[in-house]
Amino acid sequence: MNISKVSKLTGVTAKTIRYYESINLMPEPARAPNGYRDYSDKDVDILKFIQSARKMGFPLKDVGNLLELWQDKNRASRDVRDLAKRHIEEVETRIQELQGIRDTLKNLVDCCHGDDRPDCPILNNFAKDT
Amino acid sequence: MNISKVSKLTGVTAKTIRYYESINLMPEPARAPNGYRDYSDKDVDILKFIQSARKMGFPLKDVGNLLELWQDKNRASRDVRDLAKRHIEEVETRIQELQGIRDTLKNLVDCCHGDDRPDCPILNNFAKDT
DNA sequence: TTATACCTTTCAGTCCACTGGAATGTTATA
DNA sequence: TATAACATTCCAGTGGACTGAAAGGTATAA
Repeated sequence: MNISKVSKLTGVTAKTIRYYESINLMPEPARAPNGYRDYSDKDVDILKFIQSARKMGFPLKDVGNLLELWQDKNRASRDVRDLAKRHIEEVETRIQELQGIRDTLKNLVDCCHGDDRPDCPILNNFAKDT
Repeated sequence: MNISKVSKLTGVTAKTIRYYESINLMPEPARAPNGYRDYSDKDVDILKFIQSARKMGFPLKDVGNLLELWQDKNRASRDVRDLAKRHIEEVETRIQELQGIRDTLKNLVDCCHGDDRPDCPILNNFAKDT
């Protein structure tokens, strides 16, 4: 099947599929006699795998590792688990940072009258010498 | 005071201070007779303001707006409040995305035996036809 | 005096994950 | 047959926020 079919099946643009190939994340597909890329069902599965991992927030570098582990029949599932656990920790750290930011901003907004008076606690807070 | 003093006072590198000046986020400071940048206390306050806003996750573009509002004595605090509220919404959306990712990954990790057997639920999930 | 620790400018590079565009070839449809 | 809608390659650009390096001038301490 050609690249636009794969694009439709996976939701990944043709441009991006070629890009993944160029960085050796995707294997080179077969070629039709006219030179067009000719993808197999397995290629589609690989791309879906990449998509899933990307949606989980794994950077492409990690996605590459996960793909290798997926295709390595002798892999230890421990490796994957560890990669996932590290990623969970990063995600949790980020969530906590963002929650702190949100709480601070919410406090500020609650203290800000939000009418046309020019004195604003948000700006005062930013300008505060901390 | 020279740039390294300001850097020490604010925790912003000299490089970054010059960068902020180059994109017109910081005003051009005075110059000493030797050509060195000569910062005032007000400049330091501006930089601290920028830092505070950056720590709250505002992109530089928004920081520029906040700075203008800060320096505009006729500003309506409503404007600032609205900017902050929009930012809170973005932050909350991102938190929810990350929480979803974390929960999914945690489920996967909990289901993954993590020993040396080669069957891994995490990879199976990624490979799943969804 | 010499070393080193600053300061200056300008331009270019980094990271990440794409995305755009030009120039050209191929296939499908009216 | 014309034309649109695909496909190909290759190179360059985007965005956001810096960071590095080169090539020089200046100040401070031993």
